[in-house]
Amino acid sequence: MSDAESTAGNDFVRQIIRADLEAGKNDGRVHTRFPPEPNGYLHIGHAKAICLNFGAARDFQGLCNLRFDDTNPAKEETEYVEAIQEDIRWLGWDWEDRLYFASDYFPQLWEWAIHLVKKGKAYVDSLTSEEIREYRGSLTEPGRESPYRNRSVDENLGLLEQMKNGELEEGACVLRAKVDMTHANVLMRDPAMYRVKKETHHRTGTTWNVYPMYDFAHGLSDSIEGITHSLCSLEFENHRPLYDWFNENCPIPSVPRQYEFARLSLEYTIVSKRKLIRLVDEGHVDGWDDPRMPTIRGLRRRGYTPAALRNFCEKVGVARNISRTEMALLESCVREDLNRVALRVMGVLDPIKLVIENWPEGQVEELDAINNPEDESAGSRKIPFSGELWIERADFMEDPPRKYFRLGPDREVRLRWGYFVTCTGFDKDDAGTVTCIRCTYDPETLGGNAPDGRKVKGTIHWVSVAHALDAEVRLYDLLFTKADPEEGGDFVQNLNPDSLKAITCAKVEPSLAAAAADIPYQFERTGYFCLDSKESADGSLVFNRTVGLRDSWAKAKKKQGGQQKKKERRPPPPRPS
RNA sequence: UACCCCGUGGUGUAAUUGGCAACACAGCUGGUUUUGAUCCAGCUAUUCCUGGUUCAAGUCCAGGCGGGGUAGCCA
Repeated sequence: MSDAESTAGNDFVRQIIRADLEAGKNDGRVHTRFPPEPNGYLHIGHAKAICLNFGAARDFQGLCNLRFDDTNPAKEETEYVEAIQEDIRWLGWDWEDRLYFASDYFPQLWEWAIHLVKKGKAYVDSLTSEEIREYRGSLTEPGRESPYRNRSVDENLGLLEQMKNGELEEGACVLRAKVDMTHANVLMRDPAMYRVKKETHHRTGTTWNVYPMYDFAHGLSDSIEGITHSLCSLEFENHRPLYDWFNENCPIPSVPRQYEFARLSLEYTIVSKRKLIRLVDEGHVDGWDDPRMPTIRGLRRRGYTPAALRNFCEKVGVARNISRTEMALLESCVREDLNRVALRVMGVLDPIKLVIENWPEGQVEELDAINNPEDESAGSRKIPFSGELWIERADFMEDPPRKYFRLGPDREVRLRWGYFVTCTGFDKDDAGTVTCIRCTYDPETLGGNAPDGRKVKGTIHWVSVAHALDAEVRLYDLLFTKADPEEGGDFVQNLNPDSLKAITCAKVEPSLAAAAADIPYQFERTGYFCLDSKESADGSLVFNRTVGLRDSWAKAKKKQGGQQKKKERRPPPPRPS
């Protein structure tokens, strides 16, 4: 991509970084971090954050850390820690040796908590959680100070020690920052810093009975790591004053700054961990890696490539506007990458037999086929051709409409890489369904050109019946029927019942016996596919359609159909009698 | 009803910070093509509204209107 032409790379975050660099801030350092909580799998919204953090660091010769924000042992698991790392690496990013955990900083954080208590900036509150809520006031009314707000430093320290040692029960008390109970920003009304939780932590085990809250831990963790630009989504905007407050009131090694950007929102899907969990738990999808899921693993299994996802993240941009991106952009990104790299093969999804009546009995020819017209180095392969072929049912019409370029009675088309064939007839069953198409071929047209220079309008794909491999092909549609799945209340009600269509009788060319999950294919004229990593076993092929090819014929047909309907609806013109 | 944030083509982002509204996607036309793919060319905007400052406003100011966030011992 030519940087000069692109609007990417000049988002507001990078503009801030550029300005900071010019002003000589942070000794010229740029250091970001991606801070996932290990309580679920990563989705495409995370991909945007990952590409922003790692990408901005890369653009300015900076560094980006991976830090697990594991401050809540009740929700977090090691399984996710592994999966998240795998997904980020697959996406193509590298944190080198800078893998951190907020839990690594528990001792330091505790020290700073004590520091704040000693400075009279924090206190142990013994109000219940309900009382705290009442005392907090409302959005329009100021809060009231807790009766425990002015406990002595020594009393606070003693209580703190008891909290830490597990001598106090969960909910009995909480450590709060002493900020301002009348602050217009509710988050500043003495926010909780530590709560008692007698929970086993995935890394620190039972060492701690108290765990820090996000607001207290996050900015200080950023400081410990020397983060310069702490990027997060817009919902943390109101937290920024608190972020700064903790950093201003603790003896920290460096001063990070928080900047918020709008999280990714995509039409016809949901990008929220909580909601994705529901889809999995309630069995609406196959799991976190269901190819319909907008998770990194789902997209990967579907056949999306890291390059496509990175490109998408670049193209959606980074801003503070709340927006919803069209699926078409994601699809165009994956088509762009797959067009470059996918191996072309032939596969027939809805097979109908084509018999070449003048083909020499029993003869099989090996035809040359180019593997990728976009990449000469991909070479070519041989495909077996014979007198009985499978072709696509949609490539034949008994009574073709105008501008239909494919097969019909007496029509001639090219068989890809093969010969011209002319339809001489067809068979039907009792139900009127076409069961077989009869043709003759022109032996002079091997390779697809006629020596007499005559042209055909259409080229269709095929697979030799005797050599075809059986395959299951899974076609995916949008997971939801509404651009905004929340429309009308519960998103589950807007699930698309037709989001998965499995075709079990597809026929594919024999070279696909060597298919592997990480090789992208283009089934010519139908779409991009990849072998399903989970469902395919030896001798059984299951392909996922990553995305269809653009199809201007389908579009034209649809348009024509619309016009047809309009015409039908129009009342007939009055006849002169 | 308190505080904060955001309004630029159908969609998403730009506009060198006050100087001819650009790029991508989508859509529509047409061309090339042994994939109706790819590729190529062309077309598609009173910058939410009203007023103000200025030679000049998407950009600055004032007032509206609209959308969003915030009252977890979640992150």
